Amino acid sequence: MSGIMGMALNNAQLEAAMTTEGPLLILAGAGTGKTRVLIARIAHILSTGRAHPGQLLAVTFTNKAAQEIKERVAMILQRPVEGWWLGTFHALAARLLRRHAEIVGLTPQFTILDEDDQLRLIKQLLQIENIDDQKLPPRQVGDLFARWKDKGLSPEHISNMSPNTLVNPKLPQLYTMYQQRLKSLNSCDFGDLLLHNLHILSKQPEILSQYHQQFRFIMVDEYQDTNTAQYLWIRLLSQQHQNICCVGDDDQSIYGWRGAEIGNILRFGQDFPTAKIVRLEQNYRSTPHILAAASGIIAHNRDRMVKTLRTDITDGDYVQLGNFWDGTEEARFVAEEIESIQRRGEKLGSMAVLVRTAAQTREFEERFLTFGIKYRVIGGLRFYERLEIRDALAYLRLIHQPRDDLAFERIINTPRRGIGETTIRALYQSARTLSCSLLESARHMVQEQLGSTSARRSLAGFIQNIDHWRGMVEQVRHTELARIVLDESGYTEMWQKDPSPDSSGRLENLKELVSAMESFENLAGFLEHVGLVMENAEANPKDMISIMTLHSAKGLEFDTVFLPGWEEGLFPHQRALDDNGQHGLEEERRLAYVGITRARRHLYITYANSRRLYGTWQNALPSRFLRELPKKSLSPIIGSLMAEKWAYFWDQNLQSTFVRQGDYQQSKNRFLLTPARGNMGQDYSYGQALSSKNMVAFKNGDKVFHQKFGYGTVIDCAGEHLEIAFDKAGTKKVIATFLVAAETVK
DNA sequence: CGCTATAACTTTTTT
DNA sequence: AGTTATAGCG
Repeated sequence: MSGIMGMALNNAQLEAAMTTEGPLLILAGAGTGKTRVLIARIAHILSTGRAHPGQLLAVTFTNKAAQEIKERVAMILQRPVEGWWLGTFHALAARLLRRHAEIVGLTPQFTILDEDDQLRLIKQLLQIENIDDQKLPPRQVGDLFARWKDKGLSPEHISNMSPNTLVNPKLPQLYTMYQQRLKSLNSCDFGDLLLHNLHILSKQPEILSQYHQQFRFIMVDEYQDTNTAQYLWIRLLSQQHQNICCVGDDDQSIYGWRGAEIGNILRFGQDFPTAKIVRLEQNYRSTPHILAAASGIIAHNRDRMVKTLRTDITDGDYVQLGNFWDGTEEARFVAEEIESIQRRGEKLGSMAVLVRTAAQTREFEERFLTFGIKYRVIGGLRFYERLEIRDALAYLRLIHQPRDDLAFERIINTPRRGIGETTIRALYQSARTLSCSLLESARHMVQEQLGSTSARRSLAGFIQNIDHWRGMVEQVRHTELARIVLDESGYTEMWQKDPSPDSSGRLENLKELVSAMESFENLAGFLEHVGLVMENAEANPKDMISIMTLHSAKGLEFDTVFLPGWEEGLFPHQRALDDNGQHGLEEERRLAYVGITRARRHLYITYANSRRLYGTWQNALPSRFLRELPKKSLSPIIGSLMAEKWAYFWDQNLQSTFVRQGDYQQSKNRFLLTPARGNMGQDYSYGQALSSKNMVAFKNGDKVFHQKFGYGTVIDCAGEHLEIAFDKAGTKKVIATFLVAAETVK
């Protein structure tokens, strides 16, 4: 216990950390120190000898979180802690499955397929079944299978399903085929890791009881984002001793689309009737206005366990709103603001731009590049998803696991070996009749002298290489092997000869891949890591601003947070509304809550009037979430170009008068309302004071841009109705609100 | 078999 | 708009 005494926990935190026996639910609001408690609890269990590390099972949401917990526990106990089961559901399930793989018909070397492999497999199945992939998109099929697996449903469960509830009556059959195919490839997809675990634990009582003996204490972080399969897994493992501790916040459940069941956390008390529930409501992260904004938004959700976040912080900035003409201007504002924040001494590393969709990152990247602001995109195109990396991995996979047909198919003609569709089709044909892998069928083809001479010669060379490399697995270090494979296969050479500008980058990445392998003991360990870690592992501690999606920002915090793109259709996202109606909306709202609560001191929320989507311009309305923000915590809006629209949207019955803080100032062709700073509790209202008269000042001869008519020149500007000679649309009278200085448009 | 021109689709979120 | 799948040609 000595270790945790120095941790300065509040009463609720202490109670949570010290409650070790029996089921415990820790309801931890954002920023209430839940990771601290989790770490304290683990340290407490270990230091009091209630268990040794091997008897601990701790599930985290990301691999990074697992790493962090490991380091911090070691820090407190002042010794490294080894041998415990700490990781994501998938990492832990994979570990367990490798031990018992034969029970579900796999070998311990099974491959973990990525999304792309899965999709290719499904496409092949649809082709075999003669199903038009326009009518039944492989993507959709894959999602459906994944959702079934999230629910813990194997093909046997599905075959009883009434076919007319499905998009296509063949889906159960396809699911069966898909699972069979995976087995013959000695492979798993992500969902299988859990699904196979459930099969093993529920069908093999002696194995289950072995784990009951082992895991005396079980902990699950981010419990609000567990799916049914994960829930069942946890329930199986904890049913005997019931020393289960779940930590979560129903208001931060944002993975419903991935099968997460918010009901798991809402139901905890019923699942474990003797459960103790501890609420953490003291927030140590954010200023009062930021908390007020978060609470104001989330209060619009129903079906939640109401928590009230408190803070002892007594001052802080208002939440800053900004409205811009388009996404480009929005990004420029953010970049300028970042520069000014930097000037007052804050580090880039303490700032983040959190977007709804990955596609939004591009605009910020471009802008930051021109401004010379160092940035990092988290979760963008992941390292292991790059073409050259996947190719290289396919070589290693095939060497490690010869039944991996998807790897074979990927590299058999990369680099070009003169093996085309005809040969591959023949290989498939014979693989099916012989019921063997593609590699075996290639061997067969060579031996039996089938197919064209040239194809046969290529195949023979390829097989010989693979065999040769496999023979080296035990002899040379895995990094050395990778170097040899990339060299001897001609893969490196292929990119060296490639004249395209990105080829040098690809060669760099290949080098990086080899050096990334250094930190793993052997090839198997490395491949396991690649299969499981879909995160960007780059932890370079450079001072850069982070750009990432709201989803990947979960669990992080920053001094300054920018939340751009608060427009209807984008946030809340149209797809969420279309697919899931009210539930979708509530999940989007929780996402907004997560975004807001990432901020410690400064929060900017912005939206644009129009945005480019699929190459065409789209007008946007301000997000409904803006209206849900408490006005008392907002400072006057920055850069509004369509203030009347905003006022109308905000509140048609606006009574109170506008209190202005700060002055208008001109800045690079744009008029700004400088943000108000300071005093708490003042009431602000918005609208009237921000009419376009104040915002836009054009004079004759100014170049302007109009969304519909394009570029033009001001020829008369008496009053608000300006006369503009448009370059293409002729001379028209236009209201100033709809114009913007041409220089601000790129 | 491999290259090029055209069509079609994309962008919700990820372990 | 930019990428990526397909058809059709050489």
